[in-house]
Amino acid sequence: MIELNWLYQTLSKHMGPSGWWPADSKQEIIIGAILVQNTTWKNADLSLQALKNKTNFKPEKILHLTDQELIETIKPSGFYRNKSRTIKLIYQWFNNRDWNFLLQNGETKSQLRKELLNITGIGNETADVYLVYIFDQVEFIPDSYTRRLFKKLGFSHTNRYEDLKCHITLPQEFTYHEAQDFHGLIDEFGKIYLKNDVIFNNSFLAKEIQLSKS
DNA sequence: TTCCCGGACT
DNA sequence: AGTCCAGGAA
Repeated sequence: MIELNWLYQTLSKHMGPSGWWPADSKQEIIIGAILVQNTTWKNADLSLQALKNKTNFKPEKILHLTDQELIETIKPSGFYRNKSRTIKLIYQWFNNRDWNFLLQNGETKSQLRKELLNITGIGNETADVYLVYIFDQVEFIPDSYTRRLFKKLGFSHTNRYEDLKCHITLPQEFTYHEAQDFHGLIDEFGKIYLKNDVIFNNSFLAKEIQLSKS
């Protein structure tokens, strides 16, 4: 079976640091992670830049937008009714925490995750993205690209998000920087090489796997 | 399972 | 016209 350390090193060797999540601020990541739900990054970025121009992601500006204004601004990325509501909710939630991106007074990582999941519009994947890229925690993010890749690598339980998450733990020695980079590398790999079997079978990763078996 | 939703690509 | 895309809720 493929070792996660080997997978990370191999992806890193061939693609270099992923530089994920690309953003100028954590506020931009918070909003971007909502806007990109079930859409392409291209469309999410249209909404993200429009909202940045209008508010620079400042809490007082975002929270004072009317629902109609917010909806009009983020329209290109779709699901604008749901996403505009979630943006308001998550900004209120971070306001209550004083925009402190740390675990507070003895709260555990899993308590924080549950609290995030209680916010309408924040599901498994977005909660884990926040843990890794906002709160600097070490978490595995088995999104659709990750599950497709792991299926090809011979892992089981790859059909559903929580299913794979239960069966995979990142190596103990992983830092949060590596957890961030690992997820970024997998998604960059997925965009390029998981389009179909032929492309994957000709990828550097498929070749490295063959080499490692011989 | 179905609905939420726009844009790019086929 | 049909499909896909860094999902989530009911």
